Amino acid sequence: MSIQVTIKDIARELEISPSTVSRALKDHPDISPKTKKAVNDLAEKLHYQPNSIALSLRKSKTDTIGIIIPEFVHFFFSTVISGIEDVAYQKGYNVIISQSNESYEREVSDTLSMVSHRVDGLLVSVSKETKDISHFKELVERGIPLVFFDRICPELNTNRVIIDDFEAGFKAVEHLISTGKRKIAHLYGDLNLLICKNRYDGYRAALDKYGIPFNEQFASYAGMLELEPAKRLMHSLLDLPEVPDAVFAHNDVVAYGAMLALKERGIKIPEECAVIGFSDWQFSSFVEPGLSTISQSGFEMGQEAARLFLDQLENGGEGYVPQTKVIPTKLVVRGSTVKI
Amino acid sequence: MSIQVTIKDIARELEISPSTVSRALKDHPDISPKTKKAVNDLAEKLHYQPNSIALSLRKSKTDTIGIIIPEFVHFFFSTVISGIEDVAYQKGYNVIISQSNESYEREVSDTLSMVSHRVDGLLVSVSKETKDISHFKELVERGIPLVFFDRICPELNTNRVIIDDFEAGFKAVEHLISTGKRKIAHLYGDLNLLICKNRYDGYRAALDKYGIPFNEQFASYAGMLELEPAKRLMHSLLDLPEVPDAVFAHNDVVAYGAMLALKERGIKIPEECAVIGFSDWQFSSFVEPGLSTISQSGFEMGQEAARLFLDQLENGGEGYVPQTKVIPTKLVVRGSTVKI
DNA sequence: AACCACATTTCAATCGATTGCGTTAAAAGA
DNA sequence: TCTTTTAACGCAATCGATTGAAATGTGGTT
Repeated sequence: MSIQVTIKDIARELEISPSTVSRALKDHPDISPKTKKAVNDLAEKLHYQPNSIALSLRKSKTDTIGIIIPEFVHFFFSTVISGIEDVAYQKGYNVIISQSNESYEREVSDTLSMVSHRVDGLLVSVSKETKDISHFKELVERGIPLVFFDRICPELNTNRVIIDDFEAGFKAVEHLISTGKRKIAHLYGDLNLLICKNRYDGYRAALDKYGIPFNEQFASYAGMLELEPAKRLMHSLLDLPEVPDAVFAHNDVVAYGAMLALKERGIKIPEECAVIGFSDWQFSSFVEPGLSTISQSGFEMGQEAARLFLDQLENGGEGYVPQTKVIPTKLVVRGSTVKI
Repeated sequence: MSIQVTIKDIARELEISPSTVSRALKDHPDISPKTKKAVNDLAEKLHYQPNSIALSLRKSKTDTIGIIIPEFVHFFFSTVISGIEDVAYQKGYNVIISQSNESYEREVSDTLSMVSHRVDGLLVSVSKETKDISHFKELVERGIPLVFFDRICPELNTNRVIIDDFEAGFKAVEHLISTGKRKIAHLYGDLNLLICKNRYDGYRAALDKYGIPFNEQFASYAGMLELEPAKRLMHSLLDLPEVPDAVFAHNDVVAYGAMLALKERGIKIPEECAVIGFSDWQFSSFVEPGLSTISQSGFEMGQEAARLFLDQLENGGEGYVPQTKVIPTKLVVRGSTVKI
């Protein structure tokens, strides 16, 4: 079985006290060079590794960041985690990760489990089911650092890292309008999620700005990450008496679903119907025509979230004022909106 | 600051001893119903959460699985983690994850950090740089459960979950041959990685079986996950006096890079040159023509790895015999090898 | 010889929860 | 009434490492 060498083992072997070993290992001036050398040599020989658990208990600090995301298998979240890990590793922090699977129950139990494991704080992107936020509220009240990224809780005054979904949605639709499109459909996601709601609002605002009347039939719920429902929905839009000449989808998977429907009907992209997505997934530059989209750097978002967390950990306290960082987005124009 | 309620707080408040509180919370028969009720009520009121760190220290068990993968932003590894998490969560385990970024140094420091955090065991997919495996060997010697998945250490007799890369490579190339191709190129990855080497060997074996002489110029190193080098490499293959009529790439990204080169030259896929990849990334069914590939279930691999880990944790000891589980792969035929 | 200074080292408490064993007090039995 | 039983609880050690305070020992000074 896995036997780990402890400070006591070294102490016993050398016939000195554990305190001396501890001090020798951290080069305390009180300890004689001879003892230091003996301790360090033996420690190395036995592959002594300090027990982080014991340290955590004593210091009431685990140097661990808890991350809760809706799903692993999601290119965007993968990049966010990568960004978090990047900063965390440099600062000597570990990350423990859980996925809520978009389930509220799971999100709550994950949160409790992380608190029980005494993570130093949590970085969270909320599940689409979540309406009751008391599990997060409690963290804030207890003073546990909490940073939301991408999918935030607007009700809670915490550190946040977001993108401007409203502006990005606006930008996407404005781009479609700039190419001469006027009958623009929007395939949206769960409006319970602020990010989806904001994209929707951006869509509406862009239509308004350019005096395009909103057509209720052109805006529909398209699911989150599945191709088929999006394709079916697009087909039904194409069955309308008046068909759209452009589509703004709330993410790239849905956008590609729409493209599939268009292809099946032989409708030319972008001439007869343009498509723009959101997030710039890896595949978006691979499909044909290339999918225009809004790119958002998950890596940067992760880095920023980790930095805010560390900031709160160091400076948090009575007068701490949480910040909201906005990661810039970029319109990526490809063949699905502009003939190349 | 984040104040956590402890058993002592409850004890003080109720003017009883911590031991009584502990026993009351776990419904010990020695404790009177009245005391139990008082303790449980107060615990709930104060949102008492047992300190897992203290428990871990006492039990010398953290209920935590350490995972080390080369990269997060890798569809396959995302699915593996998802599979691990699936099993781990059901059994009450947490996962802590680190990415080695394909760096040997980082892999070693990640391993040490996890040991120091006293994870109950490690699930690892080794970095492509790794040649010296003493950091893993030590784990085995210390009896710390270690399961390799996908990218294993053949030198170490541990639990493993793999796919049969040789057979899969063979299958892919045999498929190309079955469509009448004979001049088959192979774009391979780091041959230091067993998975890449096995795919390569499978390629060679398939050629052998069908009496196709091996053309050295047709087999080249194409990098791991970048599009551009793969594209350039394919272009150079197409500059050869005798050009290939099919390509077997060691993963789908490289395969798509090859497709791009073919498209740039107006070479018809699959008629003039067929392409087959490996892994069945999400985008592979999105590109045109659809990319034929070998599908491997990362989710299943993750589940199996977690199960093997739990098995070793429960039954491990003197006579424990590590297993090697092979997750079946499937040939997925799409438009890049067969005209549809 | 008595005393101080100083260098080393050990003691004991601490972090939070658990648990074998001892203790208390009231109830039951003789 | 005195002893025995038992229900209910507290004490103290433990997990591994740290740290302020106390203790030990050595050498030098007067």
